[in-house]
Amino acid sequence: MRWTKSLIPTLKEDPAEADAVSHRLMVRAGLVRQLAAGIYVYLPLGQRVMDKINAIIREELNRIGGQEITMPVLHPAELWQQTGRWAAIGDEMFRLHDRGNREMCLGMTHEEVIAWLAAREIHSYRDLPQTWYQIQTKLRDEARPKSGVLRTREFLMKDSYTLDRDEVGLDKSYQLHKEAYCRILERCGLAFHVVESDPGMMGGVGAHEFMAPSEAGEDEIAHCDRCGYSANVELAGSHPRNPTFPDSTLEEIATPNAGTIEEVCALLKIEPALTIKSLLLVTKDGPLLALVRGDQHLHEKKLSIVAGEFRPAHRDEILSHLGAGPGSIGPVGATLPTIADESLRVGRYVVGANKDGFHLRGVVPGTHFQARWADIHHARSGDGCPRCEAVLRVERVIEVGNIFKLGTKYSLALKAVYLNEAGEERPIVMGSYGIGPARIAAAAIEQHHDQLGIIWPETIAPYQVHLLPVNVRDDKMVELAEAIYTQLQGERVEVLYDDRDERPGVKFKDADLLGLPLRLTIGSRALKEGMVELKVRKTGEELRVPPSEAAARAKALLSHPAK
RNA sequence: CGGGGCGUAGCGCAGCCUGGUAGCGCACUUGCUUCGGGAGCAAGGGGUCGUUGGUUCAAAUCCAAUCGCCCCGACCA
Repeated sequence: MRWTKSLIPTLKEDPAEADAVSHRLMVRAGLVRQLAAGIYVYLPLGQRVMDKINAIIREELNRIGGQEITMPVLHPAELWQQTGRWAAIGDEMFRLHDRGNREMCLGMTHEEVIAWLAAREIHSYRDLPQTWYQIQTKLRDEARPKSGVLRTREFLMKDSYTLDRDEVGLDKSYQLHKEAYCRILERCGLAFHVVESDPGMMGGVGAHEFMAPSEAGEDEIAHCDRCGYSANVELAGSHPRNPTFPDSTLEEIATPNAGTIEEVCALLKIEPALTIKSLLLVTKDGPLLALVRGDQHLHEKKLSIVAGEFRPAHRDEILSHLGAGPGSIGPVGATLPTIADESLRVGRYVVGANKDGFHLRGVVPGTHFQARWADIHHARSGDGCPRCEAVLRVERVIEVGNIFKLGTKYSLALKAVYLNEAGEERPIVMGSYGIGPARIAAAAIEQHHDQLGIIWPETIAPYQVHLLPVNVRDDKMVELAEAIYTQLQGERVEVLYDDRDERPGVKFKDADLLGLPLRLTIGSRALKEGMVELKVRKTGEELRVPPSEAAARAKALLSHPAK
């Protein structure tokens, strides 16, 4: 492609709204433009990247027997009412009415439509298993779109669904998808972890997420390098290192004006790990006391899995339930339901005495108070791995894909059933699998860039070669460039030909910004010796070759030449 | 939905505090020079200062409302 015939609006300066690296570079390199919060236009270069990623996704899904279909974006409300999600999902679903005032919504995902289709078209065990997928626009009225294309209100998603006779079949389909996803992300050049995740409101019996490490990510995972344990922190177990517990016996101590853990520790000259943080919460069943070690943080999601929804108690509620202010409450003598973090099973601690200005020392959980045990603390780097006790690492990640074992939730609701060999009616067992092409693109940029710009993995680069004649007013250079351009195209190498009449500096800066894998420079410097230059964007490696060999050498340097 | 910030030319910004009718850099157009890492000179084009209302002789500037965008948090099927 000739630059002069393309829309590649590069920017010299960072756009003011862009914060994340990938967002800045995608805008500066002319891949995308923002239309409104969380709504983006993909420009030609951005579109090519998406096409590359989608092609890889299609290949890998077809390889495991996936069949591509296209489902509507516009759905009748009844479908979602039948599965209960019409009511369960809140403001995040775009809802509208048609001219006949019928309720409709825009699809956030397509389990309902798949189950509807299956209910009509699948009748016999002979029809199963099936794998159906689409690459389709999804709409979600996100509370807070952010980080460029990482969290948007309208986005492309590859979603696939497996239909099986039973759990055994689902396991097999699930495993195939897991492998396909790994191949997709590897081919796209991403570093990633596969982690256990919370099925959440998808409802289901098992789930994994595919996480690409990046500062721009919204999630955190805990990972063990030794045994490979990997889980979303919402789920991750961890064994915080135990402090050395003092031999103190149970006694009440005055702690005037010391309310926070820090103040109490400063006063008593102890470390926070020797205290218990007591939090009064209010659930739909009433007050609840949650306990974590003083140096740990409560993980609200973990707690809500065992205790349901809750909110922090107000000050007057704390006073009326425990008889003391928030800085002095504790589990000893409290008559409230209590959940204590697993890490508190051993040790002796300082806790609030439920008496303003006093704490208790030498409190032994299980002896001096009773509680229900649960893992409710936030895993941190340095904690012990729950499987092998090696050191866990917590890192920020971008969720690029997820897979769920749905089971029969949707098939039961929408009567997607089949007859087995015995002629008995059985619900179809479903799986659901999503992957976000835009997130893959953004994660690739997050993971592969430098001060100057993007460094595309060859597999998803919008073009492979950046052909750059330094001065297009030099007839000899142009003649050579045109010839090499033709040759490269003949070799089926995707080439962006910067035929603009711009100063060299401008063209070089743009080349670095766009980050195509190979730059082929035609300039007087090398031309004096009858050579042209090839430069590898990733390594900075440079070599000179005769013009006649340029196209062939360029192709050879690309480890993933375009087909 | 809570907290914070910002809306002035295509992009990045100044001007606002202390009202007097808009400016800088880049980009764009034309000409000349220049040509291997974001050129120089000269001449130009482009803005209802987010919107609405109020105060005032006079509002980008002060007041109010409203809309939009960004960041932190909550939420995230």
